[in-house]
Amino acid sequence: MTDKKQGKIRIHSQEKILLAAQDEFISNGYKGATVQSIADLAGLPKANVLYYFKNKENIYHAVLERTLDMWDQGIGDIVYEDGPKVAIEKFVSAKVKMSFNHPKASKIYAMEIIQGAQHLKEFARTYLRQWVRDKSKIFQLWIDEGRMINIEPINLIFIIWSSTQHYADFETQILTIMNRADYEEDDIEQVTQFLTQFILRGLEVK
Amino acid sequence: MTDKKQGKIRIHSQEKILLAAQDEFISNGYKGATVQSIADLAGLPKANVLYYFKNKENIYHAVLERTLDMWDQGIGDIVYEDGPKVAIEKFVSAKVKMSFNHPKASKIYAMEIIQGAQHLKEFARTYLRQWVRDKSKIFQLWIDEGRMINIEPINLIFIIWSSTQHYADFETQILTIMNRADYEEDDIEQVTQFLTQFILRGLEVK
DNA sequence: TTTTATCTTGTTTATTTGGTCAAGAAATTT
DNA sequence: AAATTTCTTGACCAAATAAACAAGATAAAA
Repeated sequence: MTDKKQGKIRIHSQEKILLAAQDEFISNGYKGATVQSIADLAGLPKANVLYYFKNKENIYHAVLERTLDMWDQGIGDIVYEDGPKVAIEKFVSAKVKMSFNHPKASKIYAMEIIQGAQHLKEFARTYLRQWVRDKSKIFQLWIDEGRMINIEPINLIFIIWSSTQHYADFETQILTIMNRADYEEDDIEQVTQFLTQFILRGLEVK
Repeated sequence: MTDKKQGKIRIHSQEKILLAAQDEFISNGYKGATVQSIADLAGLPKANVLYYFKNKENIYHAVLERTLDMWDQGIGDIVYEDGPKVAIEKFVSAKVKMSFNHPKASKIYAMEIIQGAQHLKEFARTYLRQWVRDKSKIFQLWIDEGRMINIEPINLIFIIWSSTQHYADFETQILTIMNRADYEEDDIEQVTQFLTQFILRGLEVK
């Protein structure tokens, strides 16, 4: 945005708008979302929403930016010193927490990718690609040291991403199948346990 | 649709429309999709598209129906007689093939779920829930017989769904990260190998 | 050939939508 | 308190859109 001074009201309104926009973009996609609908969800007149963000694309960019920030923080890190067991425990645990606590961020991200990543090709091409490279190297080291079985590190990364994010993106389906209305506190722990155990078993050197 | 006689032209046009619609719905979501755009992609006048399908929702329903049919066929089946090893080999293999050969179907489905499954709540509530129940029972039998480790069958189902579908839904991201333009024939085999091996290791009774 | 059913398409209509504008209210600064 | 900036909002507009319509072309059936 800009260097305008940011009063309390401004921040509060912007916050309301971004939260509303997130819901609207998830429900209807970028093109299907309407500024009017975002305004209604935020409880503000449309003209006021456009005062803060000027146009629909700006709103979307702001929502995406937040999403990527979240990806970035919540990700936990994979460091060589931890060794494969602890590193994967930490990583899976962080990703599962993310999925259960911020499913909307995950959904926005997933929709972007499915629709062709028009708005964040750059993020994938630079940041993400480098991240995968770095972590693959660490996994490869552990493999060379005989501390985990010999697999393509990238396959491991994908299976962790997919299996953890699934609980956010497919929330609706999972809850329907399990005939439940919402996730519960316990679920985070249960899923984390299962996934870490399962993945670690798959990596064990016999 | 109806009991009108279906000539060659009719079927051919319908086919073109549905393929175009699939692309349009993936790119822009249900609400963002326009009949005009579908018509353009199909190379037909808009009025002609509406002659065949009457309105946008009908087009979408037809696309979804095809998607579910595909889910249904391509799924391979899990039968008790196969035992865990063969059953999971078959199932994972079928799902991976699906993901690589029909990524668009997977994407449409994923978007529907992410957006709240408005149009296929019924499918999930009935068909899918029953499917999960049936297969869970089979897994539980194998567990009781000591042929695989003791886990919640539903967790296993979710990890297989997510890890296989990932290659379809996140195609764009995966290709970008790997700096490639398209998947190749080999990839299907490679991914199938990895996932079956990995999952079977995770299930092994030591 | 005649008749009927199917298909094609340009035109029109009513509604929705993104975005602007102007006029004023509220807060902040001088 | 005066001046200035920030915020709020109803009214407005041009473009896009879903859908209906009408009139004709083509193919199929009689």
